[in-house]
Amino acid sequence: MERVLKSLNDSQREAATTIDGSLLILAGAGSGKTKTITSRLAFMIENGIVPSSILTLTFTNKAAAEMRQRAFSLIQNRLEHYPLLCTFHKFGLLFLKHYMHKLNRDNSFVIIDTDDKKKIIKSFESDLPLALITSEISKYKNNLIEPDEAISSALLPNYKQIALIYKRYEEYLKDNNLVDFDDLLILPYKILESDEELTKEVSQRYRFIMVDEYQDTNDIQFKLLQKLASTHGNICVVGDDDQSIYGWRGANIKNILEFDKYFKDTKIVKLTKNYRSTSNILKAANELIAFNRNRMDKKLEATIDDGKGIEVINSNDEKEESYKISQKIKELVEGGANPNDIAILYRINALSRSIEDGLNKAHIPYKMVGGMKFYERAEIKDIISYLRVIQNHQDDFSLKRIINRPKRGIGKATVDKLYDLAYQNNSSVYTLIKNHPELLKEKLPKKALESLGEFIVKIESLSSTNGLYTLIDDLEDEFGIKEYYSKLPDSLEKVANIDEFYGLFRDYAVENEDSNLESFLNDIALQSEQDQIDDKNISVMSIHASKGLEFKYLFIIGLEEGFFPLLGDGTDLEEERRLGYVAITRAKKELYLSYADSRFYKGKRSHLLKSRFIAEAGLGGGALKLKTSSNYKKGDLVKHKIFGIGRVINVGKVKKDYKLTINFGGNIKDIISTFVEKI
DNA sequence: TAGAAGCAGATTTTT
DNA sequence: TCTGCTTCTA
Repeated sequence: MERVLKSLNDSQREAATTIDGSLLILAGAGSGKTKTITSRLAFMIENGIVPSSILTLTFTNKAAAEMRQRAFSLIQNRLEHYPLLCTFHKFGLLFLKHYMHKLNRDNSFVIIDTDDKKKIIKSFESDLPLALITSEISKYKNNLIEPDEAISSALLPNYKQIALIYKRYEEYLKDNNLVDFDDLLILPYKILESDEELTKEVSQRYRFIMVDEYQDTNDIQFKLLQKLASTHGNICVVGDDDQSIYGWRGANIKNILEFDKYFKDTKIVKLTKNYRSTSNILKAANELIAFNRNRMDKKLEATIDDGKGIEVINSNDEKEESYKISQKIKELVEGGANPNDIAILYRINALSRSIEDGLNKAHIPYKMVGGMKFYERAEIKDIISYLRVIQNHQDDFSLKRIINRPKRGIGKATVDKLYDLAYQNNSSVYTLIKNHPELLKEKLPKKALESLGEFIVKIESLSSTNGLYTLIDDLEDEFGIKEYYSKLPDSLEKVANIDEFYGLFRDYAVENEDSNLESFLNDIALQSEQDQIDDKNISVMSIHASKGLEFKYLFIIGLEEGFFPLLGDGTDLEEERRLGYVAITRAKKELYLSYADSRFYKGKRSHLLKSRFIAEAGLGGGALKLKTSSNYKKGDLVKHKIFGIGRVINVGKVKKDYKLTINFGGNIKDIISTFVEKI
């Protein structure tokens, strides 16, 4: 037992050994979070808890894999059953495979990605902006508002239209037996919500629940957790409210700020010792984040000494910026730094171009993390679409993508007519061509019809192939996808991608001998980008993509008002600041903050001001002054945006502001005075 | 039907 | 500036 816990500090140990009831582990950046939860998992198992009764949920496959590896290396005994450790979405998938019938749907559904979702909605041809429609639909879905309800409650004509599209979209998914990412969480919740017995059963199956990155959970995830924990309340969540950076995607920071309100008698353990960064870096991070009001009171403590000071780099424009940074990187590498320990971060992807130019000019090799994902590439999606159609002939959506790719003489006009006819005959497109070609005879060009017939014959023959392994070769033989791409621009890269995919497919077929095409398709749908194995180069990525990573030498670029913080309607300045905090706390040894006086963006050059975050982090003058609000005294009634109305029970000082201890109906919180209103 | 030219629109994105 | 989509023409 001691072996599992021996390298933990006191609070980590407390967190790892508190097993029953609800536990909130507030794990600051670099505070040994993963170590703590993996130790906790190992501790539970060593203590005789049946592993399969433990459910650990993460957000990424990568985190799940890392945790699994680390937890199991701590456990010496061979296990008979394993704990379930997976992403929220994978859990939803597993659940739906078992219980989809409760919604009168077949469990052979296929998962579509965001891109597919947009394409489907786009095909409904609304003149409203696509981004608005998709985000509103997502909101409806996540708030569990049914299409009919949305339609009847929509007041503005535009919203009525969106609600109607929402209805069509949901019908489309059902008809084609598709589920989107949201559904993987929403449908399980709906099933549990309507079936108390099942909820009990499932809750009893997972008697111990752990959730990683809890600050990023959304409302549905929270509700799902409530259901899962409903019979025992053994739920341990780990997170850091200061690192909540996915609010724009529906993550609700209240989930963590108010965890103790929903789960009774919560024990809170704070991990505040930082083992990652120099104290100079931590100081900047702490000072910056202290400007936020909606946060739990805590402060990271350094365990490493000062280190080098933080360097602020100013340039005239992005060209100079990328030049200066490239030179700095050269110096670092010449001084012995490993390029793998160096990273450049930015707030928006558009800034990557100038920095890439600079690195290329300086002949510094780099790797882009994020960017275009492997499975999102056109050539890969084409192959996936073929596989989907082979798997599910009713999938009109995937069929549309490949019906004329490689080109087989079926133009847009033909496709439109074909889909119309299918709609009129209440049939899927595939079935229509296969079983009722007579209905098409007079409507479609002869050549197209012939071509469609051949297409169907080929798909039919592939559908009857036994065994996964040979399928991919047969597919290439029949349709020549690789060959087609080898004649298009950028063929080298595309063919390489196709080869990689074929390789992945064959590996899967070998490793999962009794598996089938359906499970292959679902597995890859939930796969995020493979981390490139590339240890030699420096990294370039968005701040979002950097979460959970650390680098000895870190450059944050584009620190200008409007770029970072990104300003516009809907900006959440506190979330921007948390992004700044996440970015800074990625750095271990040396941190460079860069801003330019002007930048070329969206077709024009604009003059820019230095980001307020530089000053707020205590680096150079010009900090925006906090408004020192009216004085507070004990007993004042105040109102807080999140916590509501409360009474001041103590007044303390933090720097230039007052720290108020406020009682919000029994819930006692420390709040900075500027962020509450006197009433 | 397929390629060429013209035109709007452009945050972050674990699944 | 660059990309991805629509419109135009052979």
